[in-house]
Amino acid sequence: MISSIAELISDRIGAMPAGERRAAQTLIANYPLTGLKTVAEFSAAAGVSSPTILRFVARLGFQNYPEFQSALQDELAAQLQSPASRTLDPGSAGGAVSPMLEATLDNMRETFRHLTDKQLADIATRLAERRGKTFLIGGRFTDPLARYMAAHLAIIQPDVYHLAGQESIWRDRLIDMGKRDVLVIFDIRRYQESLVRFAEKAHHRGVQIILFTDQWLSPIARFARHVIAGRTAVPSAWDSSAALFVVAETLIGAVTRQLEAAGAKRIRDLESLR
Amino acid sequence: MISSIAELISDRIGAMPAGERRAAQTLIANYPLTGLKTVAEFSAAAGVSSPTILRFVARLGFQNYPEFQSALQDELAAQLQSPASRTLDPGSAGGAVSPMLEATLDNMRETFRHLTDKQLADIATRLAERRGKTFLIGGRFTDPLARYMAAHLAIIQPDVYHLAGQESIWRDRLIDMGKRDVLVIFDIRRYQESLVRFAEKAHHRGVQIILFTDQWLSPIARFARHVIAGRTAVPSAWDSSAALFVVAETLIGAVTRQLEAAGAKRIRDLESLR
DNA sequence: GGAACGCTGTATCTTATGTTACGTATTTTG
DNA sequence: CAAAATACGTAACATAAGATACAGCGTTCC
Repeated sequence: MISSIAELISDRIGAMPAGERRAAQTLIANYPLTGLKTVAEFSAAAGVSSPTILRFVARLGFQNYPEFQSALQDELAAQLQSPASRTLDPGSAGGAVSPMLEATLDNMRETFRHLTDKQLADIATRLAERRGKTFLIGGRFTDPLARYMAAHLAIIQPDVYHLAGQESIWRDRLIDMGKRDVLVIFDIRRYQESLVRFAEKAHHRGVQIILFTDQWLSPIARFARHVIAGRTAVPSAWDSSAALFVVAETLIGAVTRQLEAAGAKRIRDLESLR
Repeated sequence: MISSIAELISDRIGAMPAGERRAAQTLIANYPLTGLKTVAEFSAAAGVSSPTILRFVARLGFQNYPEFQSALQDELAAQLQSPASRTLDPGSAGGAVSPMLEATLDNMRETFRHLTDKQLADIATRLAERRGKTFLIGGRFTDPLARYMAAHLAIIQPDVYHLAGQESIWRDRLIDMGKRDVLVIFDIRRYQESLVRFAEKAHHRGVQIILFTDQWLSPIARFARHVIAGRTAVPSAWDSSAALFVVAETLIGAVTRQLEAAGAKRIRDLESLR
């Protein structure tokens, strides 16, 4: 079974004429980067002419060069998104637990790899400055995340509201929202139409939207000021929201720290209670 | 110091107009793949027009699109050659993100190290056999976890109830509970007195209790048939429920798999809907 | 040693990609 | 609230990319 293009090449490299073989070797040497460049660059790197490169990719079974490049990109995407599980605890390799845990850990690393301190700090600042109100809402499975975040934020600052219940209920809350307010939305795949509509309306009212979504980006990203894209793929019938959960916790921590640093009276009062 | 294009973007994303910010977010979401595609594909993915993409790369300081792509490719080449640096950029260890993430990942490894496959399988079986009803409840901060689990379990099997609202409300539900039923409780430090009382009463009625708690064990452990102890310590003002969250997801997956294996009609019906 | 075959490169063509100009919409500022 | 500035998209443009035709060369097989 041939899964990668690299395998495909080494499978057929024996049956290639000299020029194409040079192309193949050049590509393998720093795979897959050379293949992502233009035909001209590829040919220059291999020291052959452009048509030879084209004949080479044709021999691999691709209709044209762009198709070949797309295949390479897809492969690269798969590689980048599921980093080789090298953290695997050798002792617990057998059971049904490990794959799930491994995937979840990978998801978190990947999620945070795409997330800079600055991004998080910006969002935290926006949440901490509280010029207006903060609203949180989530989809069918992610609403608990919204609740979790709301439960914490509501303690350290006033005017934090979780939007619950039926659509009509939170739609009516739109009337309270303005450009000084922040709306935190959780929406992962099988994006909810009702949430998208809600986000759009809020956006039109000038509300700043912070979106927690998956890597395929909810349509709400269109309206969002900040987008956090978490990885959700795990070996299960369900998607995993764990990565988003951790981001949420991180943000809660960051907001708390900022408010502490700002010397908010509420925080001092809170500490005396703890 | 700015070394990668991703950093460059998150550094300037704040000073970008909406359209370009969407482009930036789309690129970051699955970095750097979108940037390697054509302008047309990039713009389609971001939901903006081609010129916006070009303005975006111009704002990053590139003369033209090909130059931008070359930079991405160079970066990718460097990354691919030293796979070690892909896990987590050691350079960014100074920020506020890493310690939090590191601690969370450690928590999960620790939590699962003390959790055997058999334990999880037993609990999953208990949840899947559904001789009776399943109730879920949580504390102030952990109630969202109960909701999250309930949202999933309620789909794959009937008679799943999340106990919400005021204490008096769920106390009255005790009357519905018997020895065939299961009660899943989430309770971490600053254990809630009301939850303990509730657990005790349920226990006396013969209800089997599955407890999610922290490593110091809620007093409810006294009455619990199964106890899952997750690590909660992170460098933050708050405890982290992330490890428990992942255990919950793992359990959800395990229960789903067991029901599938048992050929439950509900699951087949569900699959036809997906 | 000659002829046939196949591989390779040059030059040309076509396509679609990146680029730019301009009008409209939106936001910001006084 | 008005006016200026900025941002955005449509459409036309130029260019560079991939594809193709053809001729030269080397190789191989009678």
